[in-house]
Amino acid sequence: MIIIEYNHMGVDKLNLIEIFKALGDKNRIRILNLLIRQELCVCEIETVLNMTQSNASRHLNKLKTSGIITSEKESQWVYYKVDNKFIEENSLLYEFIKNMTVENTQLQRDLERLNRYKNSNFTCEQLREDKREVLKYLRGNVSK
Amino acid sequence: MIIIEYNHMGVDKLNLIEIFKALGDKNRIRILNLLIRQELCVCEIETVLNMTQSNASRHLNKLKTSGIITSEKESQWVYYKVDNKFIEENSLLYEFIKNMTVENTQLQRDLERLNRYKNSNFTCEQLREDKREVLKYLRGNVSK
DNA sequence: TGATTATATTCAATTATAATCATATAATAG
DNA sequence: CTATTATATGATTATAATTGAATATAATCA
Repeated sequence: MIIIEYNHMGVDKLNLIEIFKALGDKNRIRILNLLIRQELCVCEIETVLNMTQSNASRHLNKLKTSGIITSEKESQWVYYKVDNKFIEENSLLYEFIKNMTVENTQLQRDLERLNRYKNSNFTCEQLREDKREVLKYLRGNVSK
Repeated sequence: MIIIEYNHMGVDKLNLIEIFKALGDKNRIRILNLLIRQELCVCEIETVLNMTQSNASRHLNKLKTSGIITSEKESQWVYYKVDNKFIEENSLLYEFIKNMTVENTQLQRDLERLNRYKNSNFTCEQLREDKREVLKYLRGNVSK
């Protein structure tokens, strides 16, 4: 039997469609916006973007299976970052995304929260111990 | 009453998410691949890509509402082309898309069909009169 | 070992998207 | 005006994507 897959796009040049699909979601763009600046673990992303753990994990997985980011496990934490291969093979797209993030106010607000978090010297352990305190700090209600 | 749209991306820099969503579909990429080379009306796209009229029309509409293409009516035909504003404001993305299309075999096959069609001197009127003949020609079964 | 914790995954509900068929609209031709 | 035709749009169905809550897994800690 011959199966003709008339409508498929072939296998060349990875799965461009999957990449665009992965980029076509607000939450994933917000995550990517952070990862462009620095490697982060799930609990940090979750906190800075104020999203549920399972949602953050799922969106990270989608970005990963489309080849945009990679992950690395360090003891109990999983750190995510933009995949170097993706950057090399899709440099125009990557530059476009980077440029676009600086022109969006929501994404810039997210980066401010990221910077607040990073400057605070809070660690993943502190997130566990008093996440409420960390969130308050990120909102700007508490000085550290 | 104050409505806080906590999760929206703001209105800056058009709707990037919508653009990525529009690009995250095989049929729309195939259409865009053609329009990058030249302005075409719906019946031509429909014929070259061998898709139904309503499907072509819907995908064109999605590309249009996301700001990637524009249309212009000429008598009974509607011609679509890539929006110059889109190209100017998203040049890196546009270059990326163009490059990617030449690396994909399905999309190159589509372009061969487009060229066959254009070289045939078939017109939209002929599509109406004998679409079956035009399709045969595009498949390569008939010489003209 | 047992308890805790970071992350991933499953389930169920909801919502969005895509495709097809039929019909509407607007332009043209006679 | 009527018939035809190019395109758009409804309505429907099928499929896929998104989410929160709960649970599973794997690592760490005591």
